[in-house]
Amino acid sequence: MAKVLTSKEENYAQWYNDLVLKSGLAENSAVRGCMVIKPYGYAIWEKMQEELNRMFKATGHENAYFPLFIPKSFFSREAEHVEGFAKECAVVTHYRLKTDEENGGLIVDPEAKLEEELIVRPTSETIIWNTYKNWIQSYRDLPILVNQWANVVRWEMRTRLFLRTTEFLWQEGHTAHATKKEAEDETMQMVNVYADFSEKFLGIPVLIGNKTESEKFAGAIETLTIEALMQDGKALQAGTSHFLGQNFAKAFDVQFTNKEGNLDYVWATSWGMTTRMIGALIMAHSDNNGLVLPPRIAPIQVVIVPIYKGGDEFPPIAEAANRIKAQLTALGISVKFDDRDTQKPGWKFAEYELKGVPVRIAIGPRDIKNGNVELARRDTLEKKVLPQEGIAAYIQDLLEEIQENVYQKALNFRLENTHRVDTWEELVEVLDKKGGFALAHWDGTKESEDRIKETKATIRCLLLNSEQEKGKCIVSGKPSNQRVVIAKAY
RNA sequence: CGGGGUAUAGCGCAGUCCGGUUAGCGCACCUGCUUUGGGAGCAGGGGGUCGUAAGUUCGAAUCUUACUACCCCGACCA
Repeated sequence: MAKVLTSKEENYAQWYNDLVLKSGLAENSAVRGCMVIKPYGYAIWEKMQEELNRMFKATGHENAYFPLFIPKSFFSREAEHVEGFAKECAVVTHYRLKTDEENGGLIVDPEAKLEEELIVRPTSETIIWNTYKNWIQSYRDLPILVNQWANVVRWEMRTRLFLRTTEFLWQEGHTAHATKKEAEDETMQMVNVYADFSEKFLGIPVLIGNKTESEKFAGAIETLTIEALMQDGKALQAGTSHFLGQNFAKAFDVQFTNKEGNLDYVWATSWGMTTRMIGALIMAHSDNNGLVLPPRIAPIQVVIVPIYKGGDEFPPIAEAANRIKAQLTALGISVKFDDRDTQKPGWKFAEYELKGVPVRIAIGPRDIKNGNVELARRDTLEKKVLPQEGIAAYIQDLLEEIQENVYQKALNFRLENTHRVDTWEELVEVLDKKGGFALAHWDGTKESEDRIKETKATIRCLLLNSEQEKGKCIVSGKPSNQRVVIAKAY
């Protein structure tokens, strides 16, 4: 078989890029740092949206939509927020083009300069809090539990398909609460929603924890994160949930009258998850044959490939295929019967492996004669010949088994690549040779954190619910009560 | 913004050092026949302002100059 993909072991970055392009998920666009998400990639995003919406609604949230443009003045209201985003903003300065009289072509009409520049949103806290000001007067108006599906733009220096593109798609939740406790609970609830989504739906195990002061969101009091481990040993921040305190309420003067009749500022949270998760999905599970999609996220769960020579062999195969397809569809399983005669079976096998379809059924004359099908599973690449009788129920169970197996495999990988380190030398060795998560004591100071950053690794998070353990900071030797997670990251 | 590199068919590249027929190869595409249980074989075919502009020359993909675009490394980051 012709080699289609770069080997993962040979060059991980190249393998990843190849995989995204050749599996038909996305491609680079003509616009710097942006990507085109192709139908197959978008179908995966839609599955994610569907599941996240279900989870958001189950926790009382509603969807809404706010403008793409943010007046510059809104943006500068929260000091840390500006600081964090100012360097990567796309700015609209004019609203009209005109014909260039001298050289032809189009130029920006200098007459059409905006009074106040508009920022293309890199995140929506400011425009949303400016709006919430009008929505909130009393504790009876609270809480506001709103989520938005949108695109945002961050003018990053360097980009990578799905992991960091100039424009990306995401959801951002923005909630307003009457009490600090309620907002803190919300922050915690949503990071747990993300962890559940990632583990149960995408099959990607995650660590949940707090970001350090220097790594948290610009404008947040506290940032909770889920951190996943990729197959090359690097960490990926997969979702964040921020407790914003009263920072944005104060910046946008959002006060309400509480039950006691006193004026108080509103408490806020925000939380987001992006198309980066498609990158996470790829880097967590795929192999050298292509994507391996957990069944719950797979746009196509089962593909049926017919094998036949002459035209006479096809009808009975099609009849069996359509019967099995109907049985599977009745069980809520998404099936594609690929009856194109423009591609050969071997080509189709390779193609659907590349696309990560969890289960493949092949039906040929041999199977028709014996009442069988050939069943292949993507995660283990095992093939079995099974009777057509009862195949739908068998596949239903198999999909569950694949979902669990894909998750277990990723979990085992993370366990094997999580190392407790007690000295600086051990940390450096783990980061250089093994990769993965290093668990180490840290004294909590910025100085020690900066020293760790010199290794190109960062403190990914301070684990929630981690056991208290006395130890010494690997940098300073000062006492510490808890290990933190250190890793190189995307 | 700093350092390095590239630009030739839809994609990936050779040719450039040392100028000289009609610019070539692989993949992809089209046609025909044979094939079809792991990305088929053979035969034929289509597709190029060689990044842009100027210069040197009898002659430029090749030499010179300027420009433009893109890629990689660093700072930034979901």
